[in-house]
Amino acid sequence: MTQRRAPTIYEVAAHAGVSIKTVSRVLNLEPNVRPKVQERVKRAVSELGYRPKTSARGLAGGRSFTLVTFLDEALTLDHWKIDRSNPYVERLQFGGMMACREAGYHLLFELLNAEAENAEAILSSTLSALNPDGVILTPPISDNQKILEILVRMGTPFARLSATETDVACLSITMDERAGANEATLHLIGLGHKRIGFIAGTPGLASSRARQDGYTDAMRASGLALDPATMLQSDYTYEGGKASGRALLSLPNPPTAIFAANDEMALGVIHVASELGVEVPRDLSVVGFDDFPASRYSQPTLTTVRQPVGDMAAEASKRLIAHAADKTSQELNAALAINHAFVVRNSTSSPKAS
Amino acid sequence: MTQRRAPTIYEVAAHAGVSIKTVSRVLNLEPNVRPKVQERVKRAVSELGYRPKTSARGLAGGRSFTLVTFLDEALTLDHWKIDRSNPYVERLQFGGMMACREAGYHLLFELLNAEAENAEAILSSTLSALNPDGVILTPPISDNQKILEILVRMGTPFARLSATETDVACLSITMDERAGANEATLHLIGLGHKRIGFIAGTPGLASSRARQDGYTDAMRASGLALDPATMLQSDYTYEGGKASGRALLSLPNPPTAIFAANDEMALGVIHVASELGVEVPRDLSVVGFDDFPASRYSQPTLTTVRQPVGDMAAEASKRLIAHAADKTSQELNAALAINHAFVVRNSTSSPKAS
DNA sequence: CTGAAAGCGCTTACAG
DNA sequence: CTGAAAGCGCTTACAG
Repeated sequence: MTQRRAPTIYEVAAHAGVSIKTVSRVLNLEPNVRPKVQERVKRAVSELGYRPKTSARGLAGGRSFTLVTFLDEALTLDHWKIDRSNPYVERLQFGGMMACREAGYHLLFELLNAEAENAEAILSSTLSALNPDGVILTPPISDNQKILEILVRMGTPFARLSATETDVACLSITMDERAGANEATLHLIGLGHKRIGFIAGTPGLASSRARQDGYTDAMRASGLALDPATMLQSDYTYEGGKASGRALLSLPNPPTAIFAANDEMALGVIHVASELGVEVPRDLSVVGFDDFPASRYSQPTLTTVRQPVGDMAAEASKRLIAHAADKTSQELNAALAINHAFVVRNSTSSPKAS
Repeated sequence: MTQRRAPTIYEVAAHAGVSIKTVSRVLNLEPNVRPKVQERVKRAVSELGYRPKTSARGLAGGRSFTLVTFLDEALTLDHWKIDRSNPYVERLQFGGMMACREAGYHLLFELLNAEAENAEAILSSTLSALNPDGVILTPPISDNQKILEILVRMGTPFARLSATETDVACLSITMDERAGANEATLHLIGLGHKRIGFIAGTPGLASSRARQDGYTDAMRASGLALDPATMLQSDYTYEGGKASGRALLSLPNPPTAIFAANDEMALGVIHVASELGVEVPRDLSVVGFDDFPASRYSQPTLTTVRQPVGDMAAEASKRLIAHAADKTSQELNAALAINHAFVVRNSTSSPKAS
């Protein structure tokens, strides 16, 4: 069996009776090729099963047809070590991949420790090795000024996902987390709840702050008291949620509803409620945030705010790719908020008449 | 602010006072460079922050430092559409990525419809565009003869994950699913169960067959009857698990334990049991397979067989990379079974004395 | 509308 | 142990 070597542009050109430059034109959808010639080239391409080699295109043209997503190293390794599912990465991967494949692009993932002393050297070395047409920054890297500067200096187009400080003129893609949290809280208030506990996420993370702001917005707007005793600081983990849930339910006058800043903590609250004989949603309503996959398998299933990470990654990819194809486009100077959804499942209901 | 262009091998050579070939030697760990010269080159490399460009290396040397993983298109899109978490892909991604990054490699994901008429054209065109140093095949693609032949013909090294028919001399990486299922069933038998129901996965999938075989092995070896009434065919989905669970629990003489061929179905069984007032594990023991992330958040948490997908991907990557570095190695002629684990959680216990 | 030439930044094969 | 030359397969910039 002979090993079939992949055809080159020279073979296509010979087959079609034109120069390689004309083949290149057809492949890259450049103008100024007669329809008939175009037709001949296309036939040659498909008869030979030709596909331009990515590395040759990259070397000659400076376009690598590659986008790289930077993930926070510590966060990612932590998730991986305890083998907790990280739906964030998964949605990123699929949303980005689907947008990329339509355009013949590829999505690469890199771990980056933005706090390391040599972060700058590592980043620029990665960029010069891969020469990506664009970079997608995930939190908390998307708010790291040092990283942003390096990218600007190297001239690499980038998109920031869920960034909070969007001063620079660049592409920033978010969902309105504050609005989502506001909606979640109003849902509980609408059901008739008045004592609504809140469990915050990891201190310092922008998402936790935004979700807390949304909660307080809704409480204030509805004229409900913000009781510090029912607002607990936690850490976005299942165990943290259990601890905070236990604390909240042990209060002399416990809340009738709890809004946790992410699903993992909300699931912990549901678990601890069941241990304490508190029935959800009859005795306690629970709302989460993220639409974590496990939230569909919990008992009861969890009412939550759906973070459109896949759509965010797809939008980032599309704009980065459009920019690579046409540098004059303004695709990269925008702050977009992708629509989120509020998903009502079975963990919320009106409070017991008492 | 001037845009810093990435340095080339010429600049490093000039800086170190040697030829570019010597720089290349040091970079590729080739022999025959004096220690002093080596030292000088290394210093120049780090002072200039030099990293060879992947596309130039790929074009000149025929090594792309890239591995591509092919995912079944329909399966993946289905999971994505309903936004079910697919821990398989996630573990693949991380296990592979960690192994790749140590070696300066990158992992790409591609969707492939192996049943399409033009599957061959698509595959070979993808391969000639990317020119990967190796390919990782996931099920059911890893058992697709047509695809295997194309890979052999194109001379692309590949690893098959969870393949069942391992006739060809190639790299095949599995876990012993039959042994895992056997272990799960013996666990239930060891607890004292005698009527143990089984819920099979999607018909035709090799994994479902292997898991069923493991179940029947254990039942037979223990002298227990295989009752067709308690062995149901399902489809690996949560809804399928609920339906089968309901059917089994409605039997005149229902089983005291159920082994479902994956976690998603097992979670469905737990859910339906709770609806029917059957308490798990007091009235019914449930075992799953895969160690799906949601299995840690269920009530009760699920006893299951852990499929070491991350380790499998890591092993595949390492061997493919080793082979790319040294074609004479025998890394690619092996059938490996990666160790799995049996994870006992809270969904199993001894049957009620009756 | 089309093509000949040069060059992207490396590695290969060869010479010394 | 080291280097000069050629070439990988494309795109760019230019000429006609």
